[in-house]
Amino acid sequence: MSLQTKITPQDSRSARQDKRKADSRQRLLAAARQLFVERGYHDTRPQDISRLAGVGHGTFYLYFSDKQACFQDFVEQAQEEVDALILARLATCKTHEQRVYGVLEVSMDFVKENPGVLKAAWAGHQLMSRDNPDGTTTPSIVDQWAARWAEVIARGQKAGLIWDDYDPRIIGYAVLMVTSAVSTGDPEVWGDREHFLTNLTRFVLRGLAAPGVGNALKI
Amino acid sequence: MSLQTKITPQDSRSARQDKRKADSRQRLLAAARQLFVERGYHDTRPQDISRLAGVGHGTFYLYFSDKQACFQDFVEQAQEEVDALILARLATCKTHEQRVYGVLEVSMDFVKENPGVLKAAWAGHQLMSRDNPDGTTTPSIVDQWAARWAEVIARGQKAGLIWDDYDPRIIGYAVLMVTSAVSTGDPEVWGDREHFLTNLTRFVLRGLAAPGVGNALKI
DNA sequence: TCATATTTTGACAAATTGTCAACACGAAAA
DNA sequence: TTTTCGTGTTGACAATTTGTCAAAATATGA
Repeated sequence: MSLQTKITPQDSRSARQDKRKADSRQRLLAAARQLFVERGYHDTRPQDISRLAGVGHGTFYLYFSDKQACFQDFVEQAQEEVDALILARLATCKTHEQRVYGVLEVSMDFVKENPGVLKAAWAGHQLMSRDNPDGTTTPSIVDQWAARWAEVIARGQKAGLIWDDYDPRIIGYAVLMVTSAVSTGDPEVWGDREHFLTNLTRFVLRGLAAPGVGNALKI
Repeated sequence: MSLQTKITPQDSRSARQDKRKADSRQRLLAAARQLFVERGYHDTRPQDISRLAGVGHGTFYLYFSDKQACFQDFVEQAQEEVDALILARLATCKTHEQRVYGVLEVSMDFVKENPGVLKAAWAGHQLMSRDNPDGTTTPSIVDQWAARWAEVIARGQKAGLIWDDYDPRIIGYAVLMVTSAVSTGDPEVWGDREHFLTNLTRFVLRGLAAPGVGNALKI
């Protein structure tokens, strides 16, 4: 991600090679992403990915232990991309309304810009989840998102803005599910963007808002 | 499903054979279900399914055009099972509260009784969806569920019980997403069943209830 | 230019998936 | 009883997909 202008002679060897190496990986990942989205997991062969990436077939297995690992890396990359966008947006939000609307908006824009990517990533995350060599299962970014919502909710409760009879973990997960509607549904079907986002935001906020608080919705 | 006691000589041939045929299919489907859930889609080979079902390898391909089709049939079967349970339950419900709580409860019981089945079915539905030979894509049962919620919501709006600024289609989908939290999450994690169901029900009802209506929640 | 280290490659091996000619079995006809 | 016929089953085999690795290509520093 950073431009490499001048490098010391000492580093030049590994630096250039690392860049080349990283390049191959990125090209493969980009190709994989395109094909997984276009044709689905099954109709995408490691061969196809390699060819589209412009590298030899064997190179694929230098960067991914197998096809499944490649898919998981694709999912991870897509999720991290959205994650970065969401975090950036959340940093600018003051109210719960802004937070909910912001997350939905960012997700929707991403879906428009990258059709099918989030849908595949979301579905794949569940179907493909795999245990680590050490026996543990990596907590998915989905769980992380749910946990973040849980925190937001817990803070809202302390401030008296959110019903205090909620278990933040559970409701955090519920909010996540609603927001993920944007990712899994077909954007063409939902019609007007503003209409869709407003509806979902209202639903979530009304579900959260403690008595007397909810009337202030200004959407 | 129906007992065959006496059959006319005329029917006897095809009747017995049909039963045998249906048996093979059911055995395969049951085996597939067990293995897909236990090991996941990838680590389940058509061979394994056939062996567990106690039929020859070739028989598998008599009933499923390929492995993917077998998985889709598994998904369909699981969804139809839950669907029947949910419909039966809904028929007994008078209030929205009962409906929401009922659907959640039925789903949760099913998940406890059939660990992993709904999770696999839900994820698979999205990842594996395939176009029909005739070009159309079969509307998934998930869409049907969303549509049912939409109807419920529309009726609630007419009765003045639900916010009338909602688009029923969108909020129907949102409610569906929340209820599907039961299917996708790990039941062990949620802890107390009552606690979990009550939280989700409250969230949904508070999100739906028109002003002045929501205070009557008696959960 | 040479010696060394790193990355790439595609022919090959392994595994999985899918096909089909031969077979098994019950029912009706000869 | 024996033969014929239709249906369902089977596993050896073929096709495809997945994964490996010794050899080759490329880069680096002396």
